[in-house]
Amino acid sequence: MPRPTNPKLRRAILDVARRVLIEQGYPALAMRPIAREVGCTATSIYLHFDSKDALIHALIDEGMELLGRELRAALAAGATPRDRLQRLARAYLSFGLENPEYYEIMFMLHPSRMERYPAENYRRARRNLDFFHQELAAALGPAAADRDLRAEATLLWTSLHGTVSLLIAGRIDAAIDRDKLVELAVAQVLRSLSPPPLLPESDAARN
Amino acid sequence: MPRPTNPKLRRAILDVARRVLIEQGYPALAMRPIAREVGCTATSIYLHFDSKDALIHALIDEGMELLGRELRAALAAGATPRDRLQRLARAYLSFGLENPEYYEIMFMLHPSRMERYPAENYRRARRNLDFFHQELAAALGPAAADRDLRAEATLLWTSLHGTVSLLIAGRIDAAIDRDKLVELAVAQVLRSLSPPPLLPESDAARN
DNA sequence: GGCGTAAAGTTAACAGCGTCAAGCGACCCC
DNA sequence: GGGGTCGCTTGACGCTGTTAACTTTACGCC
Repeated sequence: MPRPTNPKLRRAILDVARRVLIEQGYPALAMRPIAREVGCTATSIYLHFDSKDALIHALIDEGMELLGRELRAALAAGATPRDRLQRLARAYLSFGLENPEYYEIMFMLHPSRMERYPAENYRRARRNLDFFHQELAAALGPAAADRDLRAEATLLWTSLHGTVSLLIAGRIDAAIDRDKLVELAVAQVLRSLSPPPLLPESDAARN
Repeated sequence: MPRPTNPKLRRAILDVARRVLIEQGYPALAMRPIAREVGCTATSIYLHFDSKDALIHALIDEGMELLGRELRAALAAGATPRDRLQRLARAYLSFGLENPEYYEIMFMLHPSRMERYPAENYRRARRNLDFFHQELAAALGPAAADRDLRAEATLLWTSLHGTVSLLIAGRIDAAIDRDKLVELAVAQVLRSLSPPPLLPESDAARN
């Protein structure tokens, strides 16, 4: 909610907040330290942002746009749908690993922190996902007839997210090579193009 | 660090903490409310746990054991390695979706909260992953010769984690059917059994 | 030029957080 | 029965996000 108020201070707050986030991480993102560095008081921030969450949401929006730019660049560099899909996956993973602080507030924050995130921003953010859907559809062509590509594209995203988030969180066994895992994740995305997904019914039928 | 102190209060604290976590979620997990419900003061908790983190770690350990039990049950019910792998995936997803609060503190907590998590517990917790490795190896047999199954098993885990965590966080488009996504995630695990992973080199070579 | 008004920012406070040092009361042991 | 220790409480510190009330600044207008 951009009030009709001094926009210069708003910018300054956002700039400092971004720097604090990137340099010191999310837990260091507190109102008083930000205010101190901006050169105003903590309560002044509330003249420009409804709450701390609103400030974080502004940072999330920045991150979403940055991600969108990188995905679009990957898309533009690809020759075939299949190539583009591979580049999308790689770009998504790179974005997360190179901007872990952004990635964290964008996708790893506790739900309660996101409850107030405006629905419209949410919808816009999710549009980044459409790239996956779109290229998946293009790559599969008519072979996609009886497949739910929206769900499959979502699965591609959630799988990539799992890899990124656990790597960022430092929860992957140190013996596992990071690059190798990334390559496997990319390969897994391409694997989704192969024939119809294997049906587990023969196993499931066993009950 | 289980001090040689009144173990009854320790139990009571842990029981209340678990209930608060499950009923009110992680953000409600605060020292004073827990103490109030236990019938002691907040500082008393420090006689039994080094810190709030240590208390959370104890809950994480409980969750890890619960997960381990369910994975073992899935393993026992499976007829073939392939069937077991499918059941493992399904059990993992179910555990997360049915115990979102446990899952959150186990795998979705901010890294800084986990820094103090004892290395030994960490190692023990990761053993749950070995089930995936083990069944992947069994299912692939000699075909796995030139594949890094440790990394591949890790990828299966991270992919499942991505799906679980984003579902828990409520970040999946409402138009996507939850069960369908889960089925796709299970199918994706089984897909990792198909021939050698598709090589993206033909695309990558394009640079 | 001085006044009135509205905006912009400050001070002080509230309730809650995790945590720590000191103190109190009951029990055991010599 | 006096000393010591265990189990717990009291009170406090510094931090958090946030609000209400106050002060300062800026600007239009007569």
